[in-house]
Parts: sequence; C-alpha cells; structure tokens
Amino acid sequence: MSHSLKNYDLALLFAALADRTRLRLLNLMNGKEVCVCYFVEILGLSQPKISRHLAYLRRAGIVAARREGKWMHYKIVPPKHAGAVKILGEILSVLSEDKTMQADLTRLSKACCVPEKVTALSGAPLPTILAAPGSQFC
Amino acid sequence: MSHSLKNYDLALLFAALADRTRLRLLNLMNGKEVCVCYFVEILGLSQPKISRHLAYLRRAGIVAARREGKWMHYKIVPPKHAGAVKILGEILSVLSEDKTMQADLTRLSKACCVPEKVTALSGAPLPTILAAPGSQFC
DNA sequence: AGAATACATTCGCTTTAGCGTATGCGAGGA
DNA sequence: TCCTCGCATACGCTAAAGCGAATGTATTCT
Repeated sequence: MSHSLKNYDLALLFAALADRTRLRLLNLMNGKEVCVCYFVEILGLSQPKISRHLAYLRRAGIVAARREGKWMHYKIVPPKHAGAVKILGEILSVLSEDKTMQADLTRLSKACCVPEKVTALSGAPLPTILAAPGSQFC
Repeated sequence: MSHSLKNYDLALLFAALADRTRLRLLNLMNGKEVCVCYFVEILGLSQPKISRHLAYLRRAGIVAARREGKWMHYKIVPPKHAGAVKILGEILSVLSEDKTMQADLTRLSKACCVPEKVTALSGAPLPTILAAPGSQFC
C-alpha cells in the first residue's frame, strides 16, 4: 500500500535481508510454514529476539503470520514486485549452500521427528510443507 | 580472503545494497566504468558522501576502482560467489524499472553529450562502456 | 475466574550507520 | 617547488539498529 508496483523500494528489502538471524529464519521457512517455538528451539536464540526479527520480516512484506490457537505460524510470501520475487528466490537458493543453514534445517528435521522429546516443543504443531516437493520432512 | 567460496556472507552483501544512494551508484555503473566526478554531478550529492558510499561498495567486493591520472574510475565487478552474481544481476535489472534510476541515467547521458557545458565535468574522462551493447551512449 | 502458555512489545542500553565539515594525499600543472 | 585539482579519509555528531530484561496480550486450561 505504501509503495506503488512500479517503484518498489529495493533498499528496504535489502535492509530486511541484511541480518544473519533473519536469513536463518527465512531459510527455515523455505517451503514450509513454521511455528515460532521451533525457531526459538532450533536457532537457540531468545524468544524476544526471534519475535523481533520476525516482526522485521513481516513489516518488510517478506513473511506472513497466522494464528492457530496460542501458536503463531510464519511463512514466506511473495513480495509485491515481480523482480523482488525473483531476487528472493535466488537468495533462498544461495542460502541452501551455506553450512549453517544446512545445519539449521537438519536440526529442524530431527526435532520434528521427535518433538515430544524436546520439552519446549511437546504439543506444538508441526511445520507444514507448502512447496518444494523435493524437501521431504522426516 | 576472509570468506571461503562455499560460505559467502550474504548478509554483508545485502547490507551494502540496503542504501538508496548506493543502489543509484550501482545503477549508474551498470555496464559502464564511470568517473567519480560524474557521480557527484549526476546525483547532486556531496563528494565525500559519494566517496564514502563507493568505499562501502568496494569493501563489499561489488565494485572496483581504477586510477587514471587524478581521476578515479569505478565499475561493477562480479562477486566471488556465483549465486551472488546472479542476485546482483537480478537487482540491476529491477533497478532499471525505477523512475529515479531511469532519470539518473538520462541525466548521465545528457551530461556526457556536452561535458564541457558542465563546469565540474570539463576535462573529465567520459564513462567507458563495458557491456550491455543495447545501452548506447550519446 | 484464575493460572498458565505462546508470543509480542516496550524499555534502557550499547553499537553501528550515515552525515557534514575539515583535512589528507596523490597526481598533474605552473 | 608550490599550487591546484580530484578524490579519500578522519572527526564529531545524530539517528537508527540490535540486544537482554521486563512487561503486555491473546488464548487455553482447570
């Protein structure tokens, strides 16, 4: 609403992407809708910190939040601008080459297999696969 | 040297791109090697400000500087990481849709046609076309 | 209704980015 | 050699980002 389709503010998009924690969050959300409690557990960061970075991504129009009872789910949404969509796609692809990002996804997979063993995750809703049929979960 | 080819720090790249002035500089350098004095004249910003932003881009490994007498020329160089190259290409393409960026290029074209009429540019070396054969100059 | 859970937001603080101004520095020109 | 030109950098400042800690807010459970 604040930006026309023709004059998308790329600098704002890049500001949202210029933080390693936010890139890790995006990587975890790649193709999935994920509950906040998983972010906290997998990244090993404080809950307010995770929440603040998610809010940043939300204000930048990169992710969307959905409430389900007391749980909040986050997923990546395509930006308003077609070019930004392509850029974001490229970024997610490049992220998957990073060791840290790979390790994050591995930990997420493992946690999802036995969420009841992780105290903070028992009872929490599992991530939902949205796309990327290649990335099977558990 | 500080980053392996495998674990490129994308957050650092995006920090370099998260500024409108730097995006305008990159847009002006798209396919051309340009003298600093043109940046100052075309963007209408102070010389130290231009210089600082160019230094930022240089440290991020996005542009390279070349001295020619008392003039400094800047051009875009491909990042170390193949994915980053693709991302940067996408970005430059998206930038060209922006009204401000188009206006910048138009002003650059006009200034190059009659550099002697712009006091600050008389005697300055013209930009050099590097690629993008479609973008004819003057 | 009251307590507990899951998450968001606020507050106070430290660090960092960006700016204008002033200064430094390398390369001609006189 | 001194001066000027083109540009880079240092300095002092202000604004913004990011953090931990504390607090607020829905929602669910009992």
